[in-house]
Amino acid sequence: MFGIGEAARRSGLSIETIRYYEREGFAPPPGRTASGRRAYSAREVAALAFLKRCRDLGFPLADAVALRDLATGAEAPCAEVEAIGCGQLAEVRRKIAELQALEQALAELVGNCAGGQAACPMLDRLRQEAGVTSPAR
Amino acid sequence: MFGIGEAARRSGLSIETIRYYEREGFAPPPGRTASGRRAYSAREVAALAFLKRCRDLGFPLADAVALRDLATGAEAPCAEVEAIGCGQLAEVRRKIAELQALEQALAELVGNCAGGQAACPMLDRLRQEAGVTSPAR
DNA sequence: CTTGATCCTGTAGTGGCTACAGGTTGCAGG
DNA sequence: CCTGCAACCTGTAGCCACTACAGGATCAAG
Repeated sequence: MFGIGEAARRSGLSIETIRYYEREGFAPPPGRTASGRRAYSAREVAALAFLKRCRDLGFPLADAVALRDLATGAEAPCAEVEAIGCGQLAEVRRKIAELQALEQALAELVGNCAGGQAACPMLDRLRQEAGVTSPAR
Repeated sequence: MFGIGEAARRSGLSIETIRYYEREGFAPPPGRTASGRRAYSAREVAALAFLKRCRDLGFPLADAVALRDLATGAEAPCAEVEAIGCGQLAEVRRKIAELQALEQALAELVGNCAGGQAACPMLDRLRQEAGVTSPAR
């Protein structure tokens, strides 16, 4: 059995995060010692580490929990797991594309700056592009 | 003068967001009609649209406000503007790199799934990788 | 005069934590 | 046995940037 500090070190989550997961029902409450301290089994620590790994992969907490439940259940319904994984992959790719478009726009904007001139082309562009549109109807 | 709905349509922000900006001090409070409704000048609407444009480029709201203040000020200190822009560009590139690493890891994970088998290679990998580490010290 | 669009304030919720404040417990050294 | 300090406890508030109501007032058109 491990105290919450040890569970944190071993899972990679912070103590606060572990308590938060428990409070919000993302992790089951562990047993307690006589004095009321949380006591985690190796299995429970592994489940916390699993959540951490999923979060690191960018899965929303709810998906991480779903994956954990699939992982700890008797059978491992690969199809469901694959669906969640593919969804996340698609989401990550969507975000990458979005950020790349942003990078383009920003690079162009910053590229106009040739170092501290008085008139600022970047601001001019920003002002322009924020051009107040006539009301779309 | 424009009502808040018109200001929202013209700036691209939602009505709620405009009120939020005002409440939090990111946008100055506009004048009011006799009955207490907000009345925006074209200039104020343009400032809101400028904030929207910056937010769309991923600038944190505080940076968007700083840029707006630089843009509406008498002089346009290009150096500062460039610094904020470059910082944001760097941040966007950092996020892209982070997401690409994630994409790699996820694609590999999902690639192991060959469609609904009983044993799930993806879960196995997740379980493995979440291997509970002995306490780092 | 009625209807429906628009507006008002104020509050609570989102996700996923993080950071206290203010207290208790456990253990090692003296 | 006492002291000190690390580790733990609960509970609350804050972060970012909104979004979504609830419950009411006002305006313009028919």
